[in-house]
Amino acid sequence: MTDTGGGGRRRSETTRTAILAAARERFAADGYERATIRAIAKDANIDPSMVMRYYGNKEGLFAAAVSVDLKLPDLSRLPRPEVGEALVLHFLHLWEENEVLTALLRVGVTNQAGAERMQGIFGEQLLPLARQVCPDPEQHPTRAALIATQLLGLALTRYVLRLPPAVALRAEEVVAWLAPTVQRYLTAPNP
Amino acid sequence: MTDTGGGGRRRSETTRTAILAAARERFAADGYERATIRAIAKDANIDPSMVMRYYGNKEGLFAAAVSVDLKLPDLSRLPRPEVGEALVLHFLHLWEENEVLTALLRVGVTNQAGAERMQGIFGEQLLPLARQVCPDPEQHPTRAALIATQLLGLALTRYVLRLPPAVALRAEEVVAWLAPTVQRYLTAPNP
DNA sequence: CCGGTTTGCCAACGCTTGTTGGCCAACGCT
DNA sequence: AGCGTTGGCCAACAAGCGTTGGCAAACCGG
Repeated sequence: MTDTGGGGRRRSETTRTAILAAARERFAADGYERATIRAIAKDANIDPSMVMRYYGNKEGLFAAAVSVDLKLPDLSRLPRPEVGEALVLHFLHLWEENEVLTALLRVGVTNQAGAERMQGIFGEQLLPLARQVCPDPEQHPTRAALIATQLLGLALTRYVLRLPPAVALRAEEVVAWLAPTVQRYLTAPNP
Repeated sequence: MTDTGGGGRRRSETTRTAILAAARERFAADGYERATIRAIAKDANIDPSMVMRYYGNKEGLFAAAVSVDLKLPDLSRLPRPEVGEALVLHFLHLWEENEVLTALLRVGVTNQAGAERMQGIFGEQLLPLARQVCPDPEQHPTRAALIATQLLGLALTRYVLRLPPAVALRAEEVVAWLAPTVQRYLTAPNP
């Protein structure tokens, strides 16, 4: 088998990543159905058939293009009352620098596979976070879901639907308003 | 079949509404692109061409199928501290009895026209609500947007993405957790 | 310098989509 | 009864989709 080490890197790696970049952009902008392989290929300046060669089919391309690590911070090192603020701020930055999340949300809404992937990400990555803060293990899924409710709602209105007043909010305002909510979902006693 | 009564109403009214019902269901279940006119017509037991005759094109059908009145209650008659709870409860019922809202959300995420309609509905119908409670007119759009953030986030995770722990929550639990949030977005002083 | 592998494009297939126009049957009025 | 209007279906269209297979060129180890 060819090994990429040594003299010169294979050209294919270049276009492989070009395809992925174009795919992420299109999926984020248009959702699964409207993001056509032809359009993605044109953006990457190659032939549509190359996409198939490298990623098998459209689903494979989506799976390869959208792999998300939320990189959630370690909350146990923070003072208890600041965890809400830290989380909201982290998500805000994450979402603005990474169009993958928008793609995932757009696709998750109309596509079953996308929805399941979203479930996986927010289930598995948000859960340990609740584990760090809330003592009762029984409540972890509930609290993670509540946080997802607020954070995904923010992303939905601000980055996908683009409701004007939600877009107009400055980052500090968002944090000021939402941090107490997330803080409460994470640390408040069961009502 | 059911007689529409009177001196014999034109049969067209029957199929017109049958088409709308089928369209709502399909748009809610599949989103805009995957809800095909052919499938909608089959659900309504008529020919696809009839859909075109009655509604012009697919966009026209969507526009006709999805017209939403949130029927928001008059909050000014309620004791101040109960408005949050009333709102969350109202939305919960609204969403569970009316698949139009799911359709609208699904379509709004991938379709520009859908997004604009969503902007219209939540902008125009949530805004007067803030007007009833919050004194400063300058803050009304912001507060309406914040509420949309939380309520749409709930709908997204619970009814569209169907995140298991969000689905598992009982209505009373949802109200108990989310009411204080909405209450705060509505009535708390600007942070 | 040569033969096999890689990289890429082209052309086409089969299918589904929204959309159109023509034809037929039932109805309602006079 | 006769006639226009309406409700409905059928067949077809053009366009766009994901996907496939074959063929030319570039590359690279020997």
